[in-house]
Amino acid sequence: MAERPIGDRRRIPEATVARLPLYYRALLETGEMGITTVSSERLAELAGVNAAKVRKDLSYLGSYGTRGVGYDAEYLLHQIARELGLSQDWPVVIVGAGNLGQALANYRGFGARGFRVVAVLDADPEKLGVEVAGLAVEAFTDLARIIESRKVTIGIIATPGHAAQEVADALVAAGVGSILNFAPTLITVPPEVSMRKVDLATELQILSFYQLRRALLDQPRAAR
Amino acid sequence: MAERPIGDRRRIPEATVARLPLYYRALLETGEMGITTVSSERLAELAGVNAAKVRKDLSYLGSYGTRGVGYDAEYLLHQIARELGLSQDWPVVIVGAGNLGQALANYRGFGARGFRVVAVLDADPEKLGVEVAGLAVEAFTDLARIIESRKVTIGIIATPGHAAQEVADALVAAGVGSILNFAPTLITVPPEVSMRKVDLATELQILSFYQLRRALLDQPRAAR
DNA sequence: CAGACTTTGTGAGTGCGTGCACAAGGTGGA
DNA sequence: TCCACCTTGTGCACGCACTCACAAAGTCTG
Ligand SMILES: NC(=O)c1ccc[n+]([C@@H]2O[C@H](COP(=O)([O-])OP(=O)(O)OC[C@H]3O[C@@H](n4cnc5c(N)ncnc54)[C@H](O)[C@@H]3O)[C@@H](O)[C@H]2O)c1
Ligand SMILES: NC(=O)c1ccc[n+]([C@@H]2O[C@H](COP(=O)([O-])OP(=O)(O)OC[C@H]3O[C@@H](n4cnc5c(N)ncnc54)[C@H](O)[C@@H]3O)[C@@H](O)[C@H]2O)c1
Repeated sequence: MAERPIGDRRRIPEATVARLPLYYRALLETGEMGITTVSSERLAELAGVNAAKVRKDLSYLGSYGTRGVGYDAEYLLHQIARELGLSQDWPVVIVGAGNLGQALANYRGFGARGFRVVAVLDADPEKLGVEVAGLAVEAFTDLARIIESRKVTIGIIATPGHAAQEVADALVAAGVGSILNFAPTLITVPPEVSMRKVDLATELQILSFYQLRRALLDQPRAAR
Repeated sequence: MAERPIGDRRRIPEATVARLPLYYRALLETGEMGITTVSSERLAELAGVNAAKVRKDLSYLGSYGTRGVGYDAEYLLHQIARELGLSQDWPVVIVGAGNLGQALANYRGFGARGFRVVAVLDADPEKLGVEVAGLAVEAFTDLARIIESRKVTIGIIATPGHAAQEVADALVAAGVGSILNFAPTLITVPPEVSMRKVDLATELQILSFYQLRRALLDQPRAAR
């Protein structure tokens, strides 16, 4: 049951990485219920996936289960946290103190894992100094200084779309390695920077696609 | 160049459906610049994908391009809109008038396409009547009535996680066919209902995974 | 009108992710 | 100690999606 070192092991598929947070959350919840051992079957149910997938996913982390018994919940939790880097502290900046930026700054779910909002920035002078979630909004022009001095690794873009690329460039130039983009715009970053996007409009349009399909199946004559 | 009817045609892959909104947005932007014809190469650049993928994606909608020329931007826009159901009006309810719910309600990007927030609901009596984005917050207990009378087809869940399943059940029971869930919880819905989730914590954890990997590559001795 | 040129539409090969099914391995009871 | 039972870990087959590469089909020029 030795811990494998992180890094030098067979590559973890992207799809698996995306599911690890689900398992992590599920384990946290069972942990609160005093459960000590969990089977792949149970974990699958909690995470809403297939049991074989759970086992295969976890096997990428190492052999942390016991045949005939299952996985030790706490130990597995620890391993997943270690793999995802949740045992570390990740300082985050939010750029754009509008509707969304403020909501994000106030979001409690952040601190739970190691993510900590250390600054909220805005380019609008009117917003400067406004208090958001216990932080005073700072000037976008101070980005580089703030990122360096507070060792920020993750940047969240919550500005209008037309400013997103500019903000992304500034974040990258300042040394941020990961960007989460909420603006509905394509932004490009160098390959060594991770970028993910959350796109509300796209999500809704995907939903309406399938909604339309169903409507057409029910009454094929309604729309053309 | 006849329009194919929607519905009875070869199935559109899910991955393609997820990209159609990108093309749509890209076309909207070129449209503003007075461009009339667009090549798959150009569209690919705008959407940040591979040109062959663009052509294959668009070919699922029908043969709307002209060899040697490209695609008529306006016509293509129209076809994608039709396919995604954007030519229709989609009434939306937001359940949960907290930080996130209010930010979403205030989001302008909604109306642009056919999505229209017609109600914001909350279970907390304190929130009742509070004005959010020009709408008075209504009681969660009125959900069924509101959904039926306003022909709501899409529900957005912006409540705490512990209420999410209950809200989802209520939405489904009231006849909503599509759900977008922002709560960090697994919710289950019947197969005939579409459900998508936006999970901030997961996104950050995926980012920190890769961030950690890179940090380890740079200085393998730092963490174990 | 012919031929060069451009760009679409798609066949085919490849790789990744999924899920089945089962051997391997561990537990507990007799 | 042996055996019945349980659950993991994984080999394997399948399917979806991505990309390349090219024939088909249209435009433009001389
Ligand atoms: N509000 C939502 O629920 C929601 C949902 C999904 C996506 N979005 C997207 O998120 C982004 C923000 O939305 P919002 O509703 O908060 O908009 P908003 O207009 O309320 O806020 C944008 C903020 O960004 C600031 N800003 C503009 N340019 C900047 C720059 N160069 N550097 C730093 N700050 C700058 C503005 O001063 C403003 O405070 C938009 O791109 C929007 O499309 C919003
Ligand atoms: N704030 C963010 O930026 C953010 C980001 C990502 C995800 N989320 C998630 O979105 C959800 C909402 O976040 P928030 O920050 O707005 O929380 P919040 O506490 O500010 O708002 C939640 C609202 O839901 C209402 N509510 C509770 N139970 C309800 C029920 N059964 N029916 C109707 N309404 C009910 C509450 O009265 C409250 O007004 C949470 O699950 C959170 O994890 C929030």
